[in-house]
Amino acid sequence: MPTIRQALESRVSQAITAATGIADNAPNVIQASRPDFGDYQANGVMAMAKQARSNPRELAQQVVDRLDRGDLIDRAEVAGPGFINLFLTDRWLGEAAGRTLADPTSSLEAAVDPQTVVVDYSSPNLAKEMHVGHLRGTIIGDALARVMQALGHRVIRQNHVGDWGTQFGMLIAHLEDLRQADSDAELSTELSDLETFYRHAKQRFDAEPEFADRARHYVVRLQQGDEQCLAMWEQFIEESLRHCEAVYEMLGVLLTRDDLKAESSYNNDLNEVVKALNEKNLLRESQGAQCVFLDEFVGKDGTPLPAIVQKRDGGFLYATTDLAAARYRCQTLRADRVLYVVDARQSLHFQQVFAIARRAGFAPDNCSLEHIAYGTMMGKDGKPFKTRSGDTVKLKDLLEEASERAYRLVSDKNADLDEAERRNIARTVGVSAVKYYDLARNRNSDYVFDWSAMLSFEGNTAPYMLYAYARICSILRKLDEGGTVDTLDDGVAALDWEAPEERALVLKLLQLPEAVQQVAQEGYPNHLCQYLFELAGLFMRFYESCPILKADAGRRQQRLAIARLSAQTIRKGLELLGIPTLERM
RNA sequence: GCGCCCGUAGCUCAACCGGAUAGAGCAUCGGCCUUCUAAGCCGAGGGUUACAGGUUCAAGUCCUGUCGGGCGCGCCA
Repeated sequence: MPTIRQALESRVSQAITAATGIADNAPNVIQASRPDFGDYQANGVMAMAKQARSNPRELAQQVVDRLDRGDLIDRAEVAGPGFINLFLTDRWLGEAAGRTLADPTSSLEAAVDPQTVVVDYSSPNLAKEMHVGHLRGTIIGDALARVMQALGHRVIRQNHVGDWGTQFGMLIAHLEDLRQADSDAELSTELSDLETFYRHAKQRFDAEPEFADRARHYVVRLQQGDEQCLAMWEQFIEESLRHCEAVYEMLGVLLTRDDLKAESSYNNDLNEVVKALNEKNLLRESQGAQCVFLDEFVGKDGTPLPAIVQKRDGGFLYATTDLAAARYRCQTLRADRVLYVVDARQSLHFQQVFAIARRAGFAPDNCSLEHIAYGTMMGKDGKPFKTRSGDTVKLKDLLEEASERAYRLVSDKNADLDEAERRNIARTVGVSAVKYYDLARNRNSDYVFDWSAMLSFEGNTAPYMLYAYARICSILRKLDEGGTVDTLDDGVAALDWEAPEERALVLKLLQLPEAVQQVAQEGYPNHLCQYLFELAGLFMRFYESCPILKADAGRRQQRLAIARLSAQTIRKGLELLGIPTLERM
C-alpha cells in the first residue's frame, strides 16, 4: 500500500504532466510545514515553472485544475509564490485509519521492490568485554535491521566480530598457563572478567620476553590451523561470546549465533583477495608491503595514500578482511545494499575499501555500499565517556546502573506496585531510556551521555512514549468487559471525529510508514524517534481534551478506536527501534 | 599539510537531499488534578542559524573563503 505522500505525489505528478506535457517531473510533496497550509504541500511546481519559463502561480493553478482529487483530496489551493496546499478528506482518512486498525501490519509490509540488505553491526572485539563504545553501533544497527525487515526486505544480519589477529596469541598463551597451573575454579574466575584477563595477559606480554615470544608464535600457529592452539582459541572465543550474548539479552538486541560472521571466517579468502587485486593491476609494493594506491586518496604532503593489504611479514590487515567481506556480501549473498554500521572514525578506511572493491570488481555498481557512521559517546567533560578512574565503562555495568536508577524513580512515582513489578518496569524503562536517548540523536555527531537528562524522563524520551502507551492500556482495562490493545473489538470500520485534536492525531497515525521509509532510505533512526515524539504529543493532547470513557456511546467507540490505533502505532514504532512497551508503569 | 564530521535559544538537540513565520525538551515565569495514570496538559519570554561573500523566485541547508571544535591520515582493528 502506498503511503499518503506517495499517493499524492502520483496524483500531482499526473496533473503536472497534463499541464506541461512533461512526464518526468518531481512534484516534491511533503507534509505541510504549518497546519493552515493543509495536510500536505507540493513544492515542485515552482522549479518546473522556472524550467518552462512560465509564471509559477499560473502553472500551479493549471496543475490544480487538472488534479484528480478522487476521494482522497478535499481541496487544493495555490499559495504563496506557487505552492500547492493539499487538504485531505475526512472520509478517506477515517477509512484508511479503520483499515489500519483492522490489520496493523498492512501499512508497512509489501515493499515495492524487496531488496537483499546486509547489515553489519555491533561487531565487538572478542579480546575484551563489550563497553560503551559498542552501544551505538549495536542499537542503531539493530533498529535499521528491524526497519528493513518490516518493509519486506530480506535482511541478513552480520556480526563481524573481531576474533582474529595478534592479540589472540597473547590471550591463548595466558590461558594455557592458567590451565596448567591453576584449578578450574580459578580459571573460571579469571575468565569471568575479560577486562582483567586481557590486562593480565598484556602485562605479561610487556614484562616477560619469553611470554611475548610464545604469544607471537601462537598467532602464527593459530593461522596455520594448529589444533592445540585452535582448541584454546575456541575456548576463549566461546567465553567471550557468552559475555556478548548476555549484553544482547539485556539490550533486547536480536543478534544470535546464526548472525556471527567473524573475521576469522574470511581467513582462507585473504590470499585470493590479494591475488585478485594483483590480477586487476591494483597492487603495488611499497616499503615491502603490498598496497593499493588510488588517485583520489592523497596522504601527507600530497603523497599517494596507500591501503595496505599485506604486511611486509606476509600478514594481512583489516582492509584485506573487509575486502573479502565486501566480496562475499556482494557476490555470494548477492546483496543490493550493504550497511556498515561502524564508528565515524573509520570513514576513510571504508571510503578506501569501497573504492577498491569497485575497481577490483568485488562489488558491482548496482550494489550499494554504505558506511552508516556514528559519533562518539562523550562524558560531561566533553571527552569520551569513562569511569571516574578513567577506565572504559562496561556495557553490562552501564545497563545495570540504568535499571537501578530507574528503579529508584519507579518506586518514587509508583510505591503501590509490588517489588517484582517495579523491578520489571525499571529494567525496561532504564534500558529503553539509554537506547532511546541514543537513537533519538542524529548519529553523525558525538553526543554527551547524561544520566539526569535521560532519566528525567521528560521530552523526547522513551518514558514519555511508554507512559502514553500505558495510559491507553489503563483505559482499556477500565472498560466493563476489560480489554487490551490486541483483543478489543471496537466494531468500528471507519473512524470519524469532531475535535481538531482527533483529526490531527489520526493523520499522524497514518504517517508511520512515511517515517519508517525515510529511516530505511537514509539510515537515520532519529527520524522515527521524532515521529513517535510528535505522535505521543498529539496523543497526550487528545487525551487531555477528549475524554473517552465519559463520552456518549457513539463518541466513546470512536475515541476508543483512536486510542487503540495510537497504542498499536506507538508499540509498532518502538518495536522497530528495539524498545518494548509496558502495560503499566 | 591534506581529508572527513560539526558549529542553530542560557543548556541538550531537531529541521523529511533548496521551500512559506527555524522547531522541541531542559532551565525560568504563570496557569490546570473531587473526572480515563500530573512520568501529563495549556500559556509566556528567549534566535543576525560562528563570520564574510556568492548562486536564485526562495539558503540553517548548495558553492568559495575565514574563524573555532572533534576525528582520521603505512604495516593495530
